[in-house]
Amino acid sequence: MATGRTHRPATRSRGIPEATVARLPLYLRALTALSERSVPTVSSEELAAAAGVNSAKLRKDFSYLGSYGTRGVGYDVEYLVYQISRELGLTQDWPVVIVGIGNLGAALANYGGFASRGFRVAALIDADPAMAGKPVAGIPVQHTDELESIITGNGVSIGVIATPAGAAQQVCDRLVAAGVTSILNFAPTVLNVPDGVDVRKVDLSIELQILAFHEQRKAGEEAAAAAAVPAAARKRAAAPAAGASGSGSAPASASADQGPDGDVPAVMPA
Amino acid sequence: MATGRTHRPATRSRGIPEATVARLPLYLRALTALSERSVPTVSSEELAAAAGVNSAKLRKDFSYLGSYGTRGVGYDVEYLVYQISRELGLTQDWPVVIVGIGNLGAALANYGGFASRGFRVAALIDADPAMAGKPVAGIPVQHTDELESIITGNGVSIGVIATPAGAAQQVCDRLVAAGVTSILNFAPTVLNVPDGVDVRKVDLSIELQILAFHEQRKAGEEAAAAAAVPAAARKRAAAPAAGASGSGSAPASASADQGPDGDVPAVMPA
DNA sequence: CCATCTTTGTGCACGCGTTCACAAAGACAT
DNA sequence: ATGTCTTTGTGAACGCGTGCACAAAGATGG
Repeated sequence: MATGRTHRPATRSRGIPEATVARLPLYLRALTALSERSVPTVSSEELAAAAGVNSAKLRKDFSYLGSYGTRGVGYDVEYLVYQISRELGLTQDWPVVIVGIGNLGAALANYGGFASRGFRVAALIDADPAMAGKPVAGIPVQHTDELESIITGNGVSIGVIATPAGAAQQVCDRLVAAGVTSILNFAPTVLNVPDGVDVRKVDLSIELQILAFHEQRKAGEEAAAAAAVPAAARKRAAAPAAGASGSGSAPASASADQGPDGDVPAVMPA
Repeated sequence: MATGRTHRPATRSRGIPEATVARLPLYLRALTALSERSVPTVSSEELAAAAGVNSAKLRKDFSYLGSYGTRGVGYDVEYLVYQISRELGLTQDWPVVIVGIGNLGAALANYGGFASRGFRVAALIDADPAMAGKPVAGIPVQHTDELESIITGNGVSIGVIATPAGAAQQVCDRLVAAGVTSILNFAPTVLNVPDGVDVRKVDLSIELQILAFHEQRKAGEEAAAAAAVPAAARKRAAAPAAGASGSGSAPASASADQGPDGDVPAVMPA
């Protein structure tokens, strides 16, 4: 997974727990696959396996939506697809704008999953005048100057930020001022938004660092296990030097080995 | 925020809560920015504001790492940068492979944040023979046939999957069999992995759906408020039709308005 | 050397989310 | 119609994460 939310989503929406909401898309995807295979019904056990969750959790999640199952049989696939789609608001059209058409922004614009499920790319926006008019994924890029008119003119309420970190907050402010109330942020920055605006962030760098943490821990345990059984069959492990006990010495001079940058995002709008 | 983990990361790593681990990269980013501005020390209050979290939470997080602060003063920036980097395993080099060089894969390869912080793109892999040899971000793409030799030859333990959903599980299996123990998955699929392998997923489609849910709820509340005060100043809201009470009628025929696809990812390896 | 002031580190309570385990509900066979 | 068998829906317990509030620690000034 990627990240977490900022500024909790106001009140406890309609009594549906946030954790449940986050899993609904997962169920929906699994159900859609079943639907395409014309499977009429599915048990909580089967569906849970397909979605990669616990069956009890799945049943409890569904119980928040209502009693849509039939005991002894399971859930009607088509019916459940409809109910979840409706609950998630996928039965209506959601125009979306993408700001920052660099490598990542262009990849997002080409993303097939965007068009499906009710999301429609209403416009692509970039600060680089040279980009203006150039079509990306069949949609002409528009200049940042038009941001406000695009938002209000199309009734856009969801914005995607794929700009460099430095421009993200400014873009965010303009989006919010123009009426956007939900933002998906790909820039490696913490966005400050007023109450009532939801922000979700996707941060590649953070995900990798979390993986690195666990990876290091595994290597450390492996080394510890190897230490216990002297000449064990070791695989790789360059120089974990994990043996160093808890505290140990600590050089006050650090950050000398990592790049000088400051988490530049995957885009290049200017 | 993007997604969540699959198969919890084994044991409770060294006593550091998972939630804390997920925030360490955030702190590190804020600290790095302070370091570049040559700020010597920072209080929990200031740093918490920069990272967008509660100061008490931040102090508790740091307490898991040890007592690195000075009461009445705050935390030494450089020292903390070093400690967190070390804890996250960022003081060593992590070779990474990216599998699936489509739009998204190419964008990831060009991502600056990769190279910094100890992550190094060791290889780009794609199933399309026509891609073989073509340089992307200065690195020649290699064919899937070489996957195993690349993994073992470079001692890669972290893999990034940016293939279409259909190919993800197969690629995942091969990565794991070759020795990869951490996977960052961009394909919209649930990956099944053996114990000991960490998987984190980044799913654009899920994030958007979660935003849509909250967006719809806001529109519903707005409509409810507007209903209470008859002719209120309504902004947009196309046809939320939120009024429909709880249960209400439920058409058994659904999924007629959304695209026929099944969440195609942003790549095109073949 | 003592007093004051700032800021950390943490004990404690609360709430959310997860999981177990089981009773109730309904399908299906006889 | 009755019994059996499957599967849902949920009550209850547990554990993790969060935030409050404060005591302890140390800097700073007199």
